[in-house]
Amino acid sequence: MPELPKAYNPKEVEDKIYQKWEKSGYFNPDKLPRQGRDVFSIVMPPPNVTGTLHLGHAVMLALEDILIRYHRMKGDKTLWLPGTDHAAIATQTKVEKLLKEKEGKSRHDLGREKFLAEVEKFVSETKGVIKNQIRKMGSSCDWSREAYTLDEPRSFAVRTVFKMMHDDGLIYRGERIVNWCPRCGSTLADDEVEYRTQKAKFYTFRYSKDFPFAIATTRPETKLGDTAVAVNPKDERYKKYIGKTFEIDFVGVSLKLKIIADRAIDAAFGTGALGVTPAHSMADWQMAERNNLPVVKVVDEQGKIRQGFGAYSGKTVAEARNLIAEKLKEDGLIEKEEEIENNLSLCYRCGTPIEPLPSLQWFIDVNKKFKIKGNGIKGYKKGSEATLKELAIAAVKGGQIKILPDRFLKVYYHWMENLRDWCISRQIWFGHRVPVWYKGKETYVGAGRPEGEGWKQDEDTLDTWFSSGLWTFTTLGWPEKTSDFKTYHPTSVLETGYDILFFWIARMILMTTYVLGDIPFKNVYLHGMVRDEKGRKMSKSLGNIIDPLETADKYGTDAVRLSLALGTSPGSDMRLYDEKIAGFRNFTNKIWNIGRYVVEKTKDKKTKIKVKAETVAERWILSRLNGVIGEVTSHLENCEFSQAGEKLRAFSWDEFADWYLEINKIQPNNSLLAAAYSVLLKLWHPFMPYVTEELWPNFGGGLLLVAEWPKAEKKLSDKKAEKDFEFLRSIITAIRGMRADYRIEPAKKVRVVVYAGAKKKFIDSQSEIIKNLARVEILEVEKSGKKPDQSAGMIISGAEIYLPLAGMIDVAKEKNQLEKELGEAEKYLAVIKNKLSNKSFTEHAPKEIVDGEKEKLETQKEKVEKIKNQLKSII
RNA sequence: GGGCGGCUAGCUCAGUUGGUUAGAGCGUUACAUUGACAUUGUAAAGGUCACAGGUUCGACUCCUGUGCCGCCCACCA
Repeated sequence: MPELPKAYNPKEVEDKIYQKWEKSGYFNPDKLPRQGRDVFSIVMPPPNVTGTLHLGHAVMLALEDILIRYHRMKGDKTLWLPGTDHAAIATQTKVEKLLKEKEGKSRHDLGREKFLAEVEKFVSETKGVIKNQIRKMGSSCDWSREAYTLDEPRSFAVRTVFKMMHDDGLIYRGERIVNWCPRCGSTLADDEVEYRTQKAKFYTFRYSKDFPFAIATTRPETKLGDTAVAVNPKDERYKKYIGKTFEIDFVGVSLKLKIIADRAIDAAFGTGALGVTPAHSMADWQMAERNNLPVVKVVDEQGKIRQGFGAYSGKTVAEARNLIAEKLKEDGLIEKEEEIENNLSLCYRCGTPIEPLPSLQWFIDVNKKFKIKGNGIKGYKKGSEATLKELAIAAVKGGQIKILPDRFLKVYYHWMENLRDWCISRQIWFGHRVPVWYKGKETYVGAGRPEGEGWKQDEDTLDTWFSSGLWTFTTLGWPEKTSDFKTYHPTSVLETGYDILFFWIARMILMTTYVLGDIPFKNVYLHGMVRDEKGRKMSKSLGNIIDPLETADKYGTDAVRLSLALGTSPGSDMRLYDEKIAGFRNFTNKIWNIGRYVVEKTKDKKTKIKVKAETVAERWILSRLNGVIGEVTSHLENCEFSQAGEKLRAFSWDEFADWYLEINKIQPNNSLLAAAYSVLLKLWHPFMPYVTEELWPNFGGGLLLVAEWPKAEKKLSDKKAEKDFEFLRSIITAIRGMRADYRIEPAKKVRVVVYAGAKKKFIDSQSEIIKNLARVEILEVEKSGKKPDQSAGMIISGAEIYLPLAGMIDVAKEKNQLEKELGEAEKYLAVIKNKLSNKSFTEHAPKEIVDGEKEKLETQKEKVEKIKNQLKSII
């Protein structure tokens, strides 16, 4: 074994180790050396193929890898299935942008086929980059099962599901108001729309001099398409007009306006009258349906005014708005012009303002009943009927899907209950093309192209979330009846950021309950967003982006993983900054150096490892280690990554390194040391796989990756040893503080054996003490009262003792210290006294607490006395 | 408009059914350093637990209200 360098150097080991893992084949559950009965599976949320890995991905990869490695070591059949998402709009937008920059061309210049070839070229490059970045994070996923949302098996599954839903009457085509992005030239789903508060001009005006009252709007240009004016039925001002129709001239365009009553109208807002524009407002469209109003389209797909509106035709929306406002002003029709704040709808991909407009689109009906296809949802039998909404709610309400943190349950229900039909068609080119073909008046829907000549496929593609909604089972081979599907579905955990709860998680539940009549996953773990040290979102414009790979290069992957997994809680945003990662880098180095020490002590020993704990310190560390195994295991079972890591970190540093290792220097038991440390390596492996794997060859055969997860054993738990060691530790601490004044419990006789004499110098470091205490142990003396052997050292029994070191006390400093201590002790004594003199406390509090207080009173009294005595003796 | 989360040391955060004198990491200060580890060690300083009421013998913890910060949903014609 080559000598280990003084500091851990991640750069030199990471690639080498990942290759070793990958070559071993153990990422693939079929090849695991131990084939347990339990199954654990995660299907990786597929990163977009648009670009590079960001911190959100890094969190996802770190947490999932922790779970996966833990379960693999436990012996479960453990599958982590990786993949990538074609991210239709996002990718197309990116390629369009590149095309524009490089060649100054638009997608229309190239045409569908050539453009798609460009996209494919782009994707084949970025996909490789992303896959390597996933590797760099140490992700132990099974690359042999890798999937892509747009590869052939997934595409076939998508078409199959489309046909199923179409046959069940859940998919329909219809004209509806959709969210239209004029830049992308496509529809957007409701939740793909973002809002930004902005200042807008709010005009109060009359359509014409012939119209009896005024209305108000921020969008005068859409008023060209008004077909009605709605008022509240209870509004006295307008009651007399309800039902009448006005034919008027509005800025040169003739309108026919019916006055209708609608309870949705707020009489207090604006003038209490609303110009109804069915074609360009979601609410107005519904009003038009209720009142049978005609629909007049004003804005076209490019965001311009359509033909037939006189001088305004061909103008952009913004131009027309100004022109109309000017014209109204000229005609003296404007009554008021104010600045108000309103929400502007924007495309979440490109930030362009959304135009609501009616368009022929494909929808999924979420309220239509269909025959359930499986028995996986509690309370809903196969063959009985339910709607998509009902099933998706039932899967969570029945407790089959658990969401962590559970406060997101409410959010989920609220969203699901208010879900409207889902518009699944997009007018972009990159994606799954709608599997519908037309020939004359004939229409064909199917998983494959129809036979015969002359069929033309629908131009639209499907919303990217349609295919990602099927992700948990299409990746496992569905619709084929594969053994993977049988073994690993439903998956165990779905781990992702809370920001895509609606986009993705809800859609997966919706689609899976439909297609399989089953749940997609048993547990959902939502992590928070990663923010900068000031809590701001990371963004290019702020320049505060931390690149996970750059950082991993600087501090090591293990440090990055630790900084993302520790000190965080599910669903809460976390802050990340250099110092934090550097802290964890120091910690990986600490683990490394503990290992280095252990290796040095044990490298020449050829003796068999016999783990035998004899001294108090040895029994203590074994018992503690055993306790930590139990705690860490149970935290990992509950996805409490932070707690698991924090406990391990505290144990490793404060107990294992600072105490056990130091004592081992004087009382060596190196086989125990090595055994205990190897357990520590195992426990740490899921969190920091690289450094632990690098050290592992010194402690065990094979790869740590598949080493057996340690089990807590009752027989190793030794509460007495823990208590004794606490005591021993307090003695050492006291000696360190130059005041070996510890009171010994009368029942317990303790011997501190000091071989070496005290050095004549001020002693305040732990290693100094250890050096001076050649051998430290606690012995229990039989009750017979036989005196322990005094020749070996000094007896402490039932009285104060002063070690020789006490002679070195700095009197002034000591006095100061003692006075301070006395003050605090007396203060606390008063607190207890006060508490006990309170009748309500002694009468109402549980007996054990009152008794505890009484006991405390006694010990505190003694403590005060003792400090007083010490003070006296010093003076 | 409806809802959710947060407010604990200078900073980042723990605090598990209400019960010792509220904890950790980082930072700060002092001291130490031929050591497995200067990526270290030992200590110290640092808190009206946002505020106001209430319940209780007892509240960081439970209830009500207020304030500030952040987020989500709906929507403003």
